[in-house]
Amino acid sequence: MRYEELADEPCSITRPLVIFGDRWTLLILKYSFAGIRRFNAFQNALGISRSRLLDRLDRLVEHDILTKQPAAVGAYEEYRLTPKGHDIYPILMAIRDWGDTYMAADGPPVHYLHRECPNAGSTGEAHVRLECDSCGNELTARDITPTPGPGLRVKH
Amino acid sequence: MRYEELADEPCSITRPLVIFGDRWTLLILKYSFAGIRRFNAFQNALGISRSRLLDRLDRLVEHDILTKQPAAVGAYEEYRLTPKGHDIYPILMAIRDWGDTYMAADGPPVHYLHRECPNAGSTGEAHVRLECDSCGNELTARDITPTPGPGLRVKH
DNA sequence: ACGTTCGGTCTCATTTCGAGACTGAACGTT
DNA sequence: AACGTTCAGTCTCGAAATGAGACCGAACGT
Repeated sequence: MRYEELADEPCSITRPLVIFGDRWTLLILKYSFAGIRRFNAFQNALGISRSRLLDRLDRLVEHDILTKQPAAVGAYEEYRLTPKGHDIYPILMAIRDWGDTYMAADGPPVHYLHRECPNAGSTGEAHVRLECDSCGNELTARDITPTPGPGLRVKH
Repeated sequence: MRYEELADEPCSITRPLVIFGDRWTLLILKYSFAGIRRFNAFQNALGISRSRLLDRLDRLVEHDILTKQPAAVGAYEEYRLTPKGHDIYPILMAIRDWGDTYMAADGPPVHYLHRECPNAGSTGEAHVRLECDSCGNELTARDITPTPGPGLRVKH
């Protein structure tokens, strides 16, 4: 099976992965969140080949995760996150939480601080929490029962 | 740059992605969470080629995300999630939240219900929330300031 | 006129991949 | 014992994806 055929799967884990589940795309987005906007800047930061980078940026633009616009000043293009792209941040933070737990023997390389935390001198850090939207308890995989939803019954 | 060289980056987003950031590994783990344990079962569920599947399973076992053991009954092997692997679940749920929001025009294909939710007839659903561990407020990328941590200062 | 920077294109050797046949071990049935 | 089945795992081969880096034209400053 070709990987792209998975795009039709009725699964909200699979479908996003067809867009950004390859080896480079989430890293490109990581740099987008870090403020990188220009083609050459991505290429220098990542070491990805130019044609590969262009493929990936084009795909992200096509899916409205990034926009491509001429810069306000200067003669170059800018790739910037859309609101849809902005909402990918929790995915990166979930990966980071796992990485800090299991792959950071020397401690976290980067702290992600809550800039204007009202508590205790702004020492709060951002973490992802899986919780129930009704009772608010923290959940793990064992607490969850998958159940068919409306998107599963639709024929295409 | 070869992709695997990124494993040395002092970044807790990059390092996990070198393990499971390719086109198949997170999908394999999705089926692990769904209860799939056997080689042929993964292959049938995913349509991945056998040699590719073996590569990916071997890598997950090598990184202690899955274990490989003979089944209690029957003459076959079982690949099962370790606690370390179990903690990947929030990453999949973060992807799913985004997929349900932006790629599920017909509604979510699957509901992930809180099985024993104390509220209102167990209608609670699992969602990922990015929050401050100090004040508890929900955060977005704009609220966060990345700051160097201990893992960045270590020489290798 | 000239050099620089920019995003983008092109070519080519290497690597990765999908498809599917094949292997050998374990087991059940007759 | 002979046979078929199921199992994970291996092998080969053609196709696709990738990395490296040269190359291009447009825009800009001097």
